[in-house]
Amino acid sequence: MSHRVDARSQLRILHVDLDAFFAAVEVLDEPALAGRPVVVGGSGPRAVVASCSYEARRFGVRSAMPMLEALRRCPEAVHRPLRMARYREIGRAFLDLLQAAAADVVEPVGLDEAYLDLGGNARSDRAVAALAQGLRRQVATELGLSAAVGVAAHKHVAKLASRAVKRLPPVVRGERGILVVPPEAEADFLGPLPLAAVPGVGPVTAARLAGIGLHQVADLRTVPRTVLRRRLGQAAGDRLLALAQGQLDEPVRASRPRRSISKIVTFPSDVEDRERLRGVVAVLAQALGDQLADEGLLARSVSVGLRDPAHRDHHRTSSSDAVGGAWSVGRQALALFDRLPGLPAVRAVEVSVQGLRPRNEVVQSPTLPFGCGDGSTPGGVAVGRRRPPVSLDAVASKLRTRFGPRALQPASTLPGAGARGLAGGVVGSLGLRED
DNA sequence: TCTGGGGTCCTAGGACCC
DNA sequence: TCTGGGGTCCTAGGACCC
Repeated sequence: MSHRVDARSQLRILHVDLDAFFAAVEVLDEPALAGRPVVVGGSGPRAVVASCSYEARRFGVRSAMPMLEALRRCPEAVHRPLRMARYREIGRAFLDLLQAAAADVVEPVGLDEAYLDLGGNARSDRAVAALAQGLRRQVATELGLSAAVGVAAHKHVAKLASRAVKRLPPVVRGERGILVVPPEAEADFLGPLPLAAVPGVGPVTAARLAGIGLHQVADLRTVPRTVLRRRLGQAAGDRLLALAQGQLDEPVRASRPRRSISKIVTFPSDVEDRERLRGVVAVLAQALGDQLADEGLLARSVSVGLRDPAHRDHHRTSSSDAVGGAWSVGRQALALFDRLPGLPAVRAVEVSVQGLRPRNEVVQSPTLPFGCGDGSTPGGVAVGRRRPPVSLDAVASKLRTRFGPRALQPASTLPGAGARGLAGGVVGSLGLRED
């Protein structure tokens, strides 16, 4: 149907996806693991598999599977804990490599995938395929990792193409680590795919669609827009219809600044004691506040969430001019916690901040109430003063830097104040020092 | 086989303003 | 006094992704 008007390829989008990333990094750093089933993840009763090698997958192990189940299916698996700092390091090198390629835009997704839009650099189909092969080779030789690459005219098709490659075990795959789906083949490629395989369609949406007899992408082509909108909401309905009609053209976007930061702890078993929960909120808020301060960020709002045993989340949010350090985040988080409804049992606790801005773009700063500023305006403006007000967060941060992370913390987190030492356990699980 | 931690985006209702 | 429509912000809840 579409006639080429020039030699420039319509195959502008590449999706590059590293294989079994965390597990592959473990093998890279410990070559004796090569060829063995490797599972990476936590070890508590509620831990899940974050990544697993192809050898482990042969036993039916999958990522997001409970770790205990994975080890039951594959008792000889080598279990390694997560080393996020190391994965971030390799992920950074991966991104650097991609950004050095001839792409207009690179959009990272997590640590181990990215979309490339070649834009005006897409010369011909043959040249694009060669570029994709070159990237794959580079990833192998420079990083020691294996990647799958999908190439298409549209983002979602490139993603589905790389996923199709990944379904083949590396042994079978051989050199064919790339799948190119030309525009004229898109409809045939997408049509028979189960809707649950479409990026953006999860279990809930797939079930809603199955409820009206829709199972494959092709089934959507004749469904009225109003039906999809009513079933899925406007955005999701319109997007899926566009996808089915070959008109979905989402842009590859360069990475943007983070919009939120969160800290979550899941308990090994559900917790009923509200004082204990309060202590955990305080510790998480403190860690979050410290991270904001470390990164030179201020947030506009704070949220506290509780997950109940049925995995439903309950949260409360409050907005303000700016919160930055452990003190102000902690105070707001505890006030929010007190507004949350009492739950019979809690599975997980989360504290998060949204609306992030660099600290130096914001003039407001909470001040000590006793005259370190000029005292005239609590939370007064810090510009134009002869002596800048001292913020409680800055004082708290200094004290903890000098005397350790537990030198100053909310009383509610102290043993004997109701938290009964639990805060210490959370401090440990956040990777903070406990001295 | 009962499901981690860290994110993004969407929806819906209410407040408030023009 | 009653009516309208639109825009924006805030909050709570959810779906989805790696």
